[in-house]
Amino acid sequence: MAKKKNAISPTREENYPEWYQEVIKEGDLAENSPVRGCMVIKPWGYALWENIVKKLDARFKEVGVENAYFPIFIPLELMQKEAEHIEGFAKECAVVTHHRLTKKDGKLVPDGKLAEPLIVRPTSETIIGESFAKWVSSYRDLPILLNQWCNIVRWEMRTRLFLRTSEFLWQEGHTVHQTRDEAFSFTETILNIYADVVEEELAIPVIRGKKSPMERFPGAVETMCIEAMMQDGKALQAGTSHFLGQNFAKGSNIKFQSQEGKEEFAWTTSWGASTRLIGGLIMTHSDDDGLIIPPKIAPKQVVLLPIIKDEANEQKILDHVYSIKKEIESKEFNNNKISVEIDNKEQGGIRVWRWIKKGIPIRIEIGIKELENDTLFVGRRDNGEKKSVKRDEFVNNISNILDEMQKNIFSNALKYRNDNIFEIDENEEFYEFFKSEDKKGFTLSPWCGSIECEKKIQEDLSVTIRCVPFNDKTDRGKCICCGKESTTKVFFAKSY
RNA sequence: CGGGGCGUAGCGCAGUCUGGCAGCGCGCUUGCUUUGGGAGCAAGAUGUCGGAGGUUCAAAUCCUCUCGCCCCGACCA
Repeated sequence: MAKKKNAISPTREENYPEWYQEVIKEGDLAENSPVRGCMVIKPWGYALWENIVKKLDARFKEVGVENAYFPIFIPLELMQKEAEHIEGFAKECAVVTHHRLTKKDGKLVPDGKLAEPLIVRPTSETIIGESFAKWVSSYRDLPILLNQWCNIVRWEMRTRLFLRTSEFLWQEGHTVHQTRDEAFSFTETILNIYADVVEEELAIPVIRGKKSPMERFPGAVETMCIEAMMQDGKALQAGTSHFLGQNFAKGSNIKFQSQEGKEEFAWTTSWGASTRLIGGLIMTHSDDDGLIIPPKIAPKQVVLLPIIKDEANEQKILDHVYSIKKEIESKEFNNNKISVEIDNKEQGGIRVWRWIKKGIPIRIEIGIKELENDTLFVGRRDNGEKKSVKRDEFVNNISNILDEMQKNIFSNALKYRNDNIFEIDENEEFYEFFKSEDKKGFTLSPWCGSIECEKKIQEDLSVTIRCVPFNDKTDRGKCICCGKESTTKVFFAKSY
């Protein structure tokens, strides 16, 4: 039987969206559920989320954020307080109207109509704001720095596993401050945490910046974001941090008495990152053989595959494999014990391929040869390298190898991204770039700052301003759309 | 909400036009042989043909109603 060229069909080249679905399926991460637009996250996928949670949560706590929990339901009346905010979400709200099921003609039907409908939270600014209003009365009560890990529901028209599902898992942080500057700088602090975790742990390079008015969170004064480039050149918003000014404080009536005895509205922020990060992880690193997981975020770093050809040696080999597991687990990587799995469920190539598709960083095959020569047959997922190595040398060096893999995966992604960012200053070239089938990536182009130009480009090309980068050098130029003098260059791209 | 398509075994599908035993591939189970990058042979198990009603000796197939899902648009972390 001829060996297939790639484990994943179609390839990225052939059909990127289908490739993405296949990687998730073959990698055993998640699948569609009986509920429209909602996914079942399988253990291998959920373990990725658990690691993301662990990393982010620790970083939030370092800056004084505490976890809390608020209800999944929001009374309609509360929702109405923030006019602009709710308008942004109204179209995607799930609404609960009944509280009971009754059997009628053998069928369960909703019964017990609620006097006031409940909204399933699409985000929790309003209900958390309600509590904040109660909790804040003096400047001594501030700041309040809260976060909750939860699920939310946004009834999207079209869904894709991890990238956009009707229900998804995330964290939402909500903070209240005395001053504008403190709130603004906290918004930045959180954005930097997102950027650090995503780059250092998930190995996804990101661009930090602020959103244009059209892309801003409904009701926010400023939305800061991190944007990543996927392997099809599209942008993925990987995390957002909003400076809400006093808008929500006014809506929810969050007031405090200052040191001078004056009554003032507080300044609030909110910020979130979701299971979408897993989608970004997949689309940044994986190849035509499936998932590639950076070691720092991998559920397990190593899988041991006993090669048993002869039953007479089975126990001997297994004992050896178990002792190697212990040896490797005694080593640390990224401040944690290295995690090792033994897969002895079956033999042969199918087992090897399964782990390739699951993206485990290191595979080690151990058979009688390895036992006798005191070697290991090691396969690396990041570069496809496979070779026989001395056991001691490898085990003692494994942390460094994982570290090198982490860096390698990041630098590959960084190179890909940088190779696909183009500075384009001319309107014609800009249009040609985004209309062309075989060109992909971001452009860095001058923009005059008007919503009209932003809208026109979106209508003409389905291209949006991903962000106004912070490290902008205020290049002079002529707006890519209207030709007027502009002070900034911004990133344009098609996006998820 | 507009335009298109599909519901048949766990998954992917054929069969529907022209009514006549419920099928194929993959997967799964068992056994033997294999085994260092996707194994082979043999024997099995698995169905409310989306649902309801109708026509007929006979319905996956024809008719009526209904439910659900997918794709393309508008909307979006």
